[in-house]
Amino acid sequence: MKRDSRLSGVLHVLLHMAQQPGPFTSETLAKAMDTNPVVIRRIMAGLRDLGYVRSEKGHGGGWRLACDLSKVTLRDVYTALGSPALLAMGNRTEAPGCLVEQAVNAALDQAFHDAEALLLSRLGEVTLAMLGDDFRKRLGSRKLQGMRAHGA
Amino acid sequence: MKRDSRLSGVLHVLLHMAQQPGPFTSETLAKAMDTNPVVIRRIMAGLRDLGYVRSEKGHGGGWRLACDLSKVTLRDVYTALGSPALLAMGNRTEAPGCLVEQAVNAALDQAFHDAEALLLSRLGEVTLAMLGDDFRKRLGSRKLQGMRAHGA
DNA sequence: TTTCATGTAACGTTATATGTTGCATATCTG
DNA sequence: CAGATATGCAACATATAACGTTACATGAAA
Repeated sequence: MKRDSRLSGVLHVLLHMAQQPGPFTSETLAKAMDTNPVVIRRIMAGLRDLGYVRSEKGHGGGWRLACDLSKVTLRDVYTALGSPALLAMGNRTEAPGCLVEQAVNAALDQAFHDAEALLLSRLGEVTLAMLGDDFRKRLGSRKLQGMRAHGA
Repeated sequence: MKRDSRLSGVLHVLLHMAQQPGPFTSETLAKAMDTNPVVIRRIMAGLRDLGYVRSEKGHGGGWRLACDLSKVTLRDVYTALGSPALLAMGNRTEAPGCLVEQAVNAALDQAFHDAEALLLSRLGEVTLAMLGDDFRKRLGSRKLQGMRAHGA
């Protein structure tokens, strides 16, 4: 099954934007993510509708963050993407008349629902600000490594 | 994202087989599942390799259960299918040099891993025998309803 | 030997994420 | 106002994977 990477992609964009004041054109962001500007606009549209980012047309236009990063969770971002399917598996048919299928669906649905709930819960515990902190920590580590490599 | 229904499908087949001694031809099973005989053979191949079912060619041939239903879990069946992807989402790129991407991936991987572990755990708690019991319970309820509808 | 059944490869179909092009619209600059 | 820059969006192209279908080989029973 082909895996949906929009959540990963949009988080990448948001974190890059958090490092500089902006604005950022779709083309700039697309280059950083090695994709197409239209793809950027597509995945950012939901975020804009929910007020997490703003876009402006024309000269000096582009995308800007418009939210408190410590108040937006990964789950919020997921929702802004339209809450796409989380699980790669599903039942063969919904609303089955077959009792065998009902028994199978009931068991699978239970397991699927639990897994989805846990995933959403975990995503809800992580804010964009926390991701930013992690990024800066990694940046510090890399700098230290570089200094060591140069004999400092 | 299109959802994989092979697990749901193969469970459906196994439970149907558990209701009668068999053997069952691929064509019979395919009709019950409203699909193609070749699809049946395809999803049953992994189960045969692990010894959960046996197949015989020629006259009077077909598929038979070859395991203790109380010892095979939904997770075993999932594994027999080749352990396909559980989650519909994934990271944009693996092995990223970008520190932003590393931070994003670390957070998502954590959540994804937890959800997958829970799902596998839940599937491991349910045996085929338990599904069979649930089916028979539903069958009983339906019979009762039918009797009530006829004024009993 | 004929018939029935699985085993498997090859190809077609469908759905969805992703990539691309084209053009309309809005905004800034000169 | 004219031109350049940027988003908004529709339409179409591409890649991939599940699912469906056809064709033929192999093996077993009547």
